[in-house]
Amino acid sequence: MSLKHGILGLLNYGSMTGYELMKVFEDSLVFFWKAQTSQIYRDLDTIEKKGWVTSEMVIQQDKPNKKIFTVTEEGKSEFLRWLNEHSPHKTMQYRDELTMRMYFSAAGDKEKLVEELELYASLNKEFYCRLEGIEKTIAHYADKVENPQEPLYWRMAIMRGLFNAEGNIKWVNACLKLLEDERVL
Amino acid sequence: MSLKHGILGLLNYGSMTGYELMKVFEDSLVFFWKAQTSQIYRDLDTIEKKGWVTSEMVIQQDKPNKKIFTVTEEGKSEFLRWLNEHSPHKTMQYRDELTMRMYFSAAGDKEKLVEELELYASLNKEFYCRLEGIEKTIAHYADKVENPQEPLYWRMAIMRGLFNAEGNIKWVNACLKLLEDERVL
DNA sequence: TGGGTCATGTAACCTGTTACATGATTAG
DNA sequence: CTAATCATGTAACAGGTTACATGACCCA
Repeated sequence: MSLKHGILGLLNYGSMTGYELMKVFEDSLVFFWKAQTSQIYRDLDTIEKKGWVTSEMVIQQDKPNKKIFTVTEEGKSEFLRWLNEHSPHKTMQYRDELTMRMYFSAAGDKEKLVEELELYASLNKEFYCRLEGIEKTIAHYADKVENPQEPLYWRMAIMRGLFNAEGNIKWVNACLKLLEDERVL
Repeated sequence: MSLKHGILGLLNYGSMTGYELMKVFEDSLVFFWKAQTSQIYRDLDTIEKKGWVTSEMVIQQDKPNKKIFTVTEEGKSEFLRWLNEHSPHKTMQYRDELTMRMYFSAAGDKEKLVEELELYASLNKEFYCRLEGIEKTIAHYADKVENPQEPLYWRMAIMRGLFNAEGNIKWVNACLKLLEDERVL
């Protein structure tokens, strides 16, 4: 459940081609949802068959032809159904490969683990800064959407990324300290 | 990439049946990896075909027969390969449905969102307490494993869950405050 | 007599990943 | 000249989910 609903959500802002969706995902949603181009096209196909979107072919001269997708009423109500269905239990049962690797790491190479943790922390710092940058650009988009409350929700989504990154960095520091202490003994 | 490696990791502690693996997942790894029984059996099958494990059928009278799985040398080296391969980039490109829902929630029902956030926070508190409980039982298992460093790594895995839950709760509080402020205006 | 534990799975499905393929225009 | 941008996808695979199926023993 979800790339499809992300697509529906974006098409609510306006009709788009698969290519444009791909870019919006890359520019704005990549922070919490990484979408493959191949999957976008496949899912567009699927949701068109389900009747959630319709498409219109536009023939162009200079550029390749394109296919513009528009949400239908069914699509809108499916989107709202998804949006209002709350399922935090599902969110809780997450999978995290890094935690699993940590769990088993007594058997592994400690040098590599330390390197990995350090890299992970620096990626999180980078991520944190990028998100802060994006937060600042929100105001810029604010007057382009109908609903004036939109930016508030975007900000809360971004905040989740910030809290998360912060937690990851703290965790790495705590781990590095423990690993260091243990090396001294 | 991963339930298979989790299974290999557990079989390193000792040979087990699919049923026992299922219980260990449920008791100890469920905090960072939720495994379906059906998938455990299917993956055991797959990794047996790959030569990472072998199985031995044990006929029992009072109870149903069982199939005990043991890691092979290939399995052990595949496990180590996975353990030492570090890929924090992959860990970064995560997907989070709750963030996506938040992002689009200007279009949704605010009451339901608040309810969901409150439930999410309480689930995280519960989770936090459960993890603390588990952390305390680590000492108990400590002398059952060969490598005395094992518990340190378990503790770090658990810590990740704790930091995470803490971050989630803080995020919910920040969001509830923002939503409250906005309602007052 | 009903529910829990022991113990095994199959089948269909959904979602995401990887690798590949095409081909024109435009800006540096 | 070459790299980026525009614009479309297909095929095969890997990993996880849902729903179902079987059957005996033991304890309250």
